[in-house]
Amino acid sequence: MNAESAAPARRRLSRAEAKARTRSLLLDAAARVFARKGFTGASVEEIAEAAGFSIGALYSNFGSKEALFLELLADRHTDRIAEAAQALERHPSGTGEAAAELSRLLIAVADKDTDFAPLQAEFWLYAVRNPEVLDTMAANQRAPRHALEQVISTSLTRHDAPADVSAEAVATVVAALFGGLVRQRRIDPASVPEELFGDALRWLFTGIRTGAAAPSDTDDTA
Amino acid sequence: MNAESAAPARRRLSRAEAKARTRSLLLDAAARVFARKGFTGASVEEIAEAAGFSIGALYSNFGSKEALFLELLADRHTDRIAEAAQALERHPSGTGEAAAELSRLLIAVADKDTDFAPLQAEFWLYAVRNPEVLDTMAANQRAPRHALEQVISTSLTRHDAPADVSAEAVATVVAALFGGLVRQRRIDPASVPEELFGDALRWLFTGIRTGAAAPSDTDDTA
DNA sequence: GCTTTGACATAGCGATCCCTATCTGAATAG
DNA sequence: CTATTCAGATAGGGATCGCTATGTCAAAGC
Repeated sequence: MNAESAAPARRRLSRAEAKARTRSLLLDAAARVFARKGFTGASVEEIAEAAGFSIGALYSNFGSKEALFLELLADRHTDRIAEAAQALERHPSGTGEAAAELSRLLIAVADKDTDFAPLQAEFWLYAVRNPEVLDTMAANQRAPRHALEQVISTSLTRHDAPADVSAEAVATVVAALFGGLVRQRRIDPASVPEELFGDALRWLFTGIRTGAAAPSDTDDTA
Repeated sequence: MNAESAAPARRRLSRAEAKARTRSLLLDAAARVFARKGFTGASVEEIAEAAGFSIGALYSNFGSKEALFLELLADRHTDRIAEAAQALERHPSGTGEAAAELSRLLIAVADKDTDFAPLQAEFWLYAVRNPEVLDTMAANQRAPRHALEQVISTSLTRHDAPADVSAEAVATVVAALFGGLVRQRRIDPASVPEELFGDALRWLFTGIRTGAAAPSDTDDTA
């Protein structure tokens, strides 16, 4: 039984390990508190207490309240769009099953992960009000958006979509629709039923396949 | 030259008129400051000063900072969706001109009225965190959404859309897409070019017209 | 024209905020 | 075992906050 070489199994935590754990717990707590109270509304005392530590522990790990928030914004941007891309890849059929699964994902995000959308809104507001982090936000979107774009790209070519439809544009539309519907469901759940996102995606992709991008020519593919 | 009978032209303001004017100026200033600093981040002193009055004037017109914010949320909800519906009604052609006009509206809202989206986000966050105003928010959406729904409904029937496609669902999708794209353009303008919203609407409506709603049967249409 | 009213200004109170200076005790080094 | 280091706890300072008590002066009532 190997017990000490590779895995840091159950040993008493070393100094560095304990500090890393504290840091991580503080970040988790900060995500919750920032989501529920907002950046300015959340107090560092509340965050530290929610993590089970003192204010001193927080300032021993982060330079300021703003630095803590920016760290969250920079590398805890677990974009649900990436999960959407994965869900799409699991269902290669393209239209039927995939749309239903994405609908389910949207409902789960809106109803279960209640902290996600508010925290995302806080990030967005902070970025709009502090343009120096706009690039950070755009960079965080890049990876998940690229994954979604890839899935959409293969789907478009497989269905002989018109060549002038860019996968990037479609990915932007899908992501914007996702976020917009999640927010709307929090305000009026009845207006965003379970299948709405899937229906919208089906409408969107059949419309693209039919070729409705260029208003000038009226083609009719083979 | 008529000067005094009907229009309250330039006369010295009566007590009630002056108070109403002060109230209105305070609300305008509050909208700007709340949009730029957030609800908790904005101070009543800053709002009063932005309106050209003192703190006392603010508390003489509103019971508290929260009451001022709630008044904004309740009846200054000038939803841009209503303008979208009007734009759609002006262009009865249904697909071509209307989509382009809506694209222009989206760009104008995102780039020119820079306070609109942040204030809307503040309203949404406040409603999510204070469920007692969720109904107020839903009620504010009702009127503009209904207008959009009407326009969409006539468009659907005129184009012989499948009967199982509800105008309400389409209106929700269009509104969510609008809000999502406005936000995305603030983060990365290049990802939301001028025509994207119009393109998406064309895709959406041609997809609906083609009839892609029924989810149950194995697809692969004709 | 005098009195009353009320819109708005001013000053300040209590609470809370972010942050820092200082201390403590356990993990490391020798 | 002793000395050192440092993660984390504690206490408090300086600033700002929302809000109120009080004052002032012009419009409204007689």
